[in-house]
Amino acid sequence: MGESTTSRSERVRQAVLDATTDLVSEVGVERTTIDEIANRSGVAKTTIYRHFASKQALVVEAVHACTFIIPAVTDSGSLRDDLISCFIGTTKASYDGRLGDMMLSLMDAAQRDPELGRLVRAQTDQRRRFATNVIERAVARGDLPEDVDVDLLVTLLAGPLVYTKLVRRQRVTEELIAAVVDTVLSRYAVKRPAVT
Amino acid sequence: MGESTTSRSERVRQAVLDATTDLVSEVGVERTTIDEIANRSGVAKTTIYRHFASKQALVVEAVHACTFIIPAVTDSGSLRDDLISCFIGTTKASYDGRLGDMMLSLMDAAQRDPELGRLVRAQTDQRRRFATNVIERAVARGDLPEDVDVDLLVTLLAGPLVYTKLVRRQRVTEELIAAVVDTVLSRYAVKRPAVT
DNA sequence: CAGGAACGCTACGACAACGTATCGGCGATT
DNA sequence: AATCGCCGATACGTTGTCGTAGCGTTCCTG
Repeated sequence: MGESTTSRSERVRQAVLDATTDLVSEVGVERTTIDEIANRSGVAKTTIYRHFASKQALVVEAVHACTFIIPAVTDSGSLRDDLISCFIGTTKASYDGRLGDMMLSLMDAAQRDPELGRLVRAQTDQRRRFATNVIERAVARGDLPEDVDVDLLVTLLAGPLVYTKLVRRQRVTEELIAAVVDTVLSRYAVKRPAVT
Repeated sequence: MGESTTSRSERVRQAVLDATTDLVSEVGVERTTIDEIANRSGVAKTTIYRHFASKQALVVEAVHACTFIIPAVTDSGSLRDDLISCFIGTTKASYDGRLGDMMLSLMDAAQRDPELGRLVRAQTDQRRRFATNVIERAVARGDLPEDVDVDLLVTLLAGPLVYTKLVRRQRVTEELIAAVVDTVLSRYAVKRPAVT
C-alpha cells in the first residue's frame, strides 16, 4: 500500500530532517536542540543519533536538503524580462517560506562553522550565477556594452532585494523586483520595454 | 591623578561593557557568556551582576552604547555628493569595525528578543533617515521630481552596500558607494557630476 | 510465522552556563 | 588612620543540552 519504495528507515530519516528545518527556521541554528527535534518528529533521540553523527551534521544536511531548489530562468531575448523572471524565481525559492526565515541565523552561524560557511557561500554563488548568466547573454546579444561590470551589476540588482527581506523584514514583491531592474538597467541605456 | 571624575565604579562598568562588545563582535550574541566577559574585562562575575541585572540586559546596553555614532552629513547642494558623503559616513560608523562584525548576529537575535529588536530597528531607521533627509532636500531644490518614491530610493541605495557587507562579506569601498549612487540617480535624469 | 534489524523509552554521565551566597580584602572618603 | 562601600575569589545549586547505554518492543523480510 505504500506509495513507493519508501522504507521505514527513509521515512524516519525524512521526518527528522523536516522537523529540523522547521525548528531551524523558527528558532535559529543555535537554539535548535536534538530533544525538540525528537519531540516534533516523533522520532526518539536515540534513533536520531543512529542516523546522524552529531547535531551539527544533522543541521548541515537538513539545510542542504532545503537548498536544492533551482528556479527555471526564461530566455525570452529581453534582458529586462529575463532578469525579472530570474529574481522572481530565486525569491520564491530562497526568500519565501522556511529558507527565508532561517537565512539570518544561517549566515550568522556560517561565520563560525566552516561546513555551514561553504553551504551558504555555495548558495549565494549559485543565485548570483543565475543573474550572471542572464546578463552575459545580453552582452553577447549586444544589449549591454562589452566592458560592463557584471559583478557590480548583480550586486546592484540583488542587494535591494536581500536588504528588503533580511534588514527591513518586508516581502519582496514583484513590483519591487521590476522597479529595481528598471532603475539599474536605465544606467546602461538599454532598450526599455516597448509600450505596445 | 585621575583624568577626571571617572569613579572606580564607572571604570569597572565601562570595562565590562567594552569586553561585552568585543566578545559579541567575535562570537555573536548567543555564544557570549558572562564568564568569558569576566575573564576579558578582569572584572569578577559577581561584580558584573552588581551592575547588570542579567546577561540580556548587559548585551542590550553594550550594543546600545556602540550605536550612538552619528556621522556628519554634508549639505553641499549636490545630491550626488551628499549621498556619497552620507553613505561613507554610515558605512564607517556602522559597517567597519566591531559593530559591523556583530550585525548579523544582532539581527538574528533581534528576531527573538524584543529589546534587541527595537534597538536594531531604531538603528536602521536612523541610518535610513540620513539618506531620506538628503533626498528630501534635493526634492525641495527641484533636483528630483516631487513624486519620487523616497523609500524605494533609499532601499536602492542602501541595499547593495548592506548586501556587500553582510552577504558577500566584502569591504564597502568608496568606489562601490559612488557606483551605486551614480547608477541609481541616472534613472531620475539628475545632473551628473560635471566633467571638469 | 520466525528472526533479525530498526525503533522507542528511560535513564545516565559529562559539561557548560546562569545566577547566587559567602567571605576576605582593597580603596576612597573623612 | 578608621570606616564603609565596593570589589575579588571560590564555591555552589540549578538548568539545559549533548551524546550514550541498556533493554524491551515493533516492524519488515524471507
